[in-house]
Formats: sequence, structure tokens, C-alpha cells
Amino acid sequence: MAKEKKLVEEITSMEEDFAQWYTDVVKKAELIAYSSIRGCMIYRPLGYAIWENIQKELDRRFKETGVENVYMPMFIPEGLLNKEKDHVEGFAPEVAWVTEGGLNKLTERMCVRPTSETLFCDLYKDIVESHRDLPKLYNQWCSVVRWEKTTRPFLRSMEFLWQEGHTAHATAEEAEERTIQMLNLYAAFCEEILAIPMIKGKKTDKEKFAGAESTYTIEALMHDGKALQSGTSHNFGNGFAQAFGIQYTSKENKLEYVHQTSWGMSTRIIGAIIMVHGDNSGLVLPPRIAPTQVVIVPIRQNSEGVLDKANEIKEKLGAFSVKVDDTDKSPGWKFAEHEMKGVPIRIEIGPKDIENGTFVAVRRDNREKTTIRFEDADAEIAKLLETMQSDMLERAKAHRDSSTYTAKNYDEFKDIIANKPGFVKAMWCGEEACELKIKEDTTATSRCMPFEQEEISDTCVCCGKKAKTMVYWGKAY
RNA sequence: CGAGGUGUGGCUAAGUUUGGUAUAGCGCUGCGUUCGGGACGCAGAGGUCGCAGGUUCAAAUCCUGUCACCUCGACCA
Repeated sequence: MAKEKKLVEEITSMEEDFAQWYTDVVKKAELIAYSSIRGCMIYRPLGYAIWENIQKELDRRFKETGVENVYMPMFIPEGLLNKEKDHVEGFAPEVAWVTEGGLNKLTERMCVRPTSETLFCDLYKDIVESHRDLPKLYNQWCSVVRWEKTTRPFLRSMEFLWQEGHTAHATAEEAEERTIQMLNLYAAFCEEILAIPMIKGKKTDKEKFAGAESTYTIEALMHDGKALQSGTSHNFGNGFAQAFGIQYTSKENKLEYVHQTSWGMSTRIIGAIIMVHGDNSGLVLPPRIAPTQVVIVPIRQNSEGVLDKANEIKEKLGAFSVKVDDTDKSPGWKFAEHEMKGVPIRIEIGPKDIENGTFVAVRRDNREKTTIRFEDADAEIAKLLETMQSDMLERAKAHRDSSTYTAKNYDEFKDIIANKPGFVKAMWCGEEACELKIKEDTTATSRCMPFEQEEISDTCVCCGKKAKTMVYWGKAY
């Protein structure tokens, strides 16, 4: 085969137009539908099932670290939102306001939560009294609203689903520890379950969260070489505590402010799954997150015994999420359809196989075919799913590594940003002026100051003054 | 919010320049034949042309306004 035959029509190839490819996949794989509300999307069964799996796994991991779930109101009175100055200023441009209730104008308008720091603080000030009440490790699963000007499915919508964890601690050390712990949890989740390698690091002051003392982030590289901030963990210090008056009495009988953190991951991560693993036939789902892990396509399904055998195989594979596609579409149609939807493994079973006591399994990621004997079904499919999962992570890592460059001086830097999509590692002096200039000149932003530092040179890539930190730079979603 | 683009059955579009019966392919429904990479035949259903005004004997087509969506920037998970 000189050129890979395009097996799925209707999807713009990613080499031709990556943005259009993304939109096509999202729609053709039936992850979402556009709604009649501007900038808000409808999660269709497949899209929502992926989110449910993400929730299930993350929630389990949160709870292992002692986190408890709560639910907060979706409205925040203006006065409450205004309590922490940096926080309001950061969010003011994108909040939606409720000004009327029933037939009457409200005396105080309320916003639809863009995030719930203020609500959690308002609660903590009431329920925290003693060091014995700490730490508070709360999380909520909810949707938030931000009045976005332009929107894209999963990557930016006016309402999106997420989880926001909010914790209160007695000491600064403990808060910092929790901040890092959650960042590590996110990174591990992404690598182990979503097969997406992450760069862990700290945001520069310019890029940090409104009201935070420090913001940590995990950054992923998409197939087109753009970066996606995939999860964040913030250390608030005691800034919010001071603004809201969250104090506790210490063992020494002294009144102290609590130290707080917050951390979140949103449905945006589904965009990362699409853009890291997808190909020109559509979605490719990592086996550990796929709502359907195996689809069985019967060949000549009206022939004696074929459907029975298909269901028998499904029974044997009870440990996995398996579907038999017995609709009356042609096999070829089903192949294309399930590839578009990213089902990790397809099993083909027809009269010939039944005669031989075998079936054929095809991997979604590389279309490799394996002939498997009935009696080995369980073990062989388990092996295939596992191999596929780890191959996907390796492939994503290889792509990221081969798209990561280093720049020693500004000419090099500008050349790479202009011509080679990906991350650029370069030294930085710590001045916001250089970040701004780089953005102005190249549209690239600082993604993070990685925990794993390297000494690329001793001068700032932009101004040439003494460098402080190595920074990952890149164009971002 | 700036720049560009697009709105015509479920989807993709033609038709708009030059006003004159609403079109095609795919999809959908029924029946039959098929089935190892998007099968085929026959029969059928489905559209106030984004919305609101205006011009005209006549508007998908011209004019005014408006809304939505897409792409690229600025801002952000």
C-alpha cells in the first residue's frame, strides 16, 4: 500500500486542517451536539459516558486521599464574590448575572458560579473553629458558567462540567503538600488512564489563578503541536482566609488563619483525549477510559449460529465492556462507524471463523489483526487491551518528545516557534516584561516552569540577562 | 471584542450575479436480496430557504435590521 487508504470519509484529514478535523471528529463520533443556547453543548451518550468514566476514576482517587464530596449552590451573591479583590478582578469579565427572580428585581444581583472559592470560604468561616476541625478536604462535581466570547466543543464552552476541590489546612506546609499531591494525582490519572503524558510544573505569576499564591499545572501537547493546560492545582496561602475571616484556634490557643488550596479538572480533558490520540478515521479511545472496550461485528449475521457465537464471546469477555453490533448495517459500515467512535478493539466473527474455532480481533490504534481461539478469548483480549493502552502512552510520549525543542537565544526561539509546532524549552529571567514581549513577538506563552529543571544556558532567552528558571513555552489552546 | 466566512429537508451542497413551479447526493421509512472495509433493487416520507421588516404583480434571490454557527486573533479550564 503506497498510501494509507482513507477508510473513513467525511472527516477532514488533520494534515489538511486540524481545527476542522477536530470539529468533524467531535460531531461524527457523536460526542456532542450543538444546542440552541449559544456556546453551550449537549453531551451525547458517548461524550457523557467518557466523562462518567473520568469521574468514576478521579473520584475514587480523590477519596483515597481523604477527600469528601459536597454540593454547593450554583448562585453567588455579588457581595460574596467581591470579597477577594484579585479573584473578582480575574473573573468579572466572564460572569453571568441573575438580576431578576420571578417578577421582581433582586436587591442584590447574583452570579452563576464561574468557580466556587467564595462559597467554600463562606462555609469554612462558619464550620472551622479549632485545629481539630482541620483539614477540610472537600470536592464538588458540578458545572460552572463563564461568559466566553468564542467557544469550541470541550475546549471552551460557556457552561462546562468539572470538579473543584477546596481544602483548608492549619499550616502553609500542609497546604503546599496538598497542592502538589493533587497535581501528582492528576498527572498519574492522565498517564495511567488516558495515556496522555504530562509536564508538571508551576505557572509564572502572569499565568497564575486569580487570587492564588501559586498555581501548578499539568501541560499536554496536542497532535498539532499546541499545548493544552489539562489540570490545575492552586495554593491560596491564607489570602482568602483573611478576606473571608476563616480562623481557627491552634493548640497554643492562638487565633490563626487557615491555608487553602483548590484544584480542578474539567471536560476540557476530553478535548485532549481527542487531540492526542485521534487519527484521520476519528476518535481513538484509550482502553481504560473507553465506554465500550470491545465491539463484536458479526459477519453474515443471518447465517445459522453466527449471532449465537457473537453473544457467546461477549459472555466470555464479561470482564470487559463489550457490545455486539447486530444492527442490519453492512459489516463495512460497522467497521467505519466504530472506528469513528474510537472503540479500542473490534472482533469480527463469521461462518469461516466458527468452522475454525477462532475469531479475528482488530486494534483501533494500528489496525493490527490477531486471530484468536475461542477458548483463549478472555486472556488474549485482556492482553491486547493492555498492550494498546501502553502503546498509546508510548506513542504520545514519543510525539511530545520529538516535538520538544530547546532554544539558547531569541533568534533560535523565534525560528522554532514560527516553524516547528511544539514545546520550546528556554531559560527565563523571571521578568513579566519578557513574557509579554515573547507573546507579542511570537504568540507563544509560558506554559510552566517544570519541576524537572535543566540548565540550557545561563541567560534569559529574551532579554539576555541572568536566567533564573527553565520554562516550557508554546502556543496554547 | 476585532478580522474573515457561512446559514436552503436529518447531513453535505447547487440555485442568489441577471427575482418567475424548491433541486441533487447521502441519510430516513417499508419490502426483498446481501454481508471479511461505508452493499444493491423497488416503493415512499420529509423543506414557512436562520429570523423580522421592506421593495415588487412575484423574493431563497434585491434592500434594511437582527440572531446563530465556524475559522483566525485578544481573554480564559
